[in-house]
Amino acid sequence: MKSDSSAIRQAIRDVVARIPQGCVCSYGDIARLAGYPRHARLVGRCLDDTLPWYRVINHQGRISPRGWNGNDELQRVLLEAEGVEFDETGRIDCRRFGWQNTG
DNA sequence: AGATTGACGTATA
DNA sequence: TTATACGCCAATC
Repeated sequence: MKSDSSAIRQAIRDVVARIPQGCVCSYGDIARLAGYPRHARLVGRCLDDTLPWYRVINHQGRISPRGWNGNDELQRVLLEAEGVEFDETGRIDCRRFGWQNTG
């Protein structure tokens, strides 16, 4: 096993790709599930079009601005298409749509 | 090789 | 809810 940071990105991508449909997950949770806590920021960097990046949100249940303008709106549309609902303030109920939640 | 800055976040006040 | 502090990575000088 290589101790290279590439392994971290690889693990992150693997976790993000495993997020079930209709669910969302925060950067910190993904990093933790990948086995690398505290690497939340690295998760956001590693998101690609090959991954369900739109299922990834911040810990506040909100959509974070990406490098490309318009993604914020696109993310909401994609999530709504999967059954995820947004609050009036644009927040998602982690207890209903959060991944691996206890209810 | 070493130090500094920037970043798609999280936690706390 | 907003603002501040913190920690980790990657790129740059």
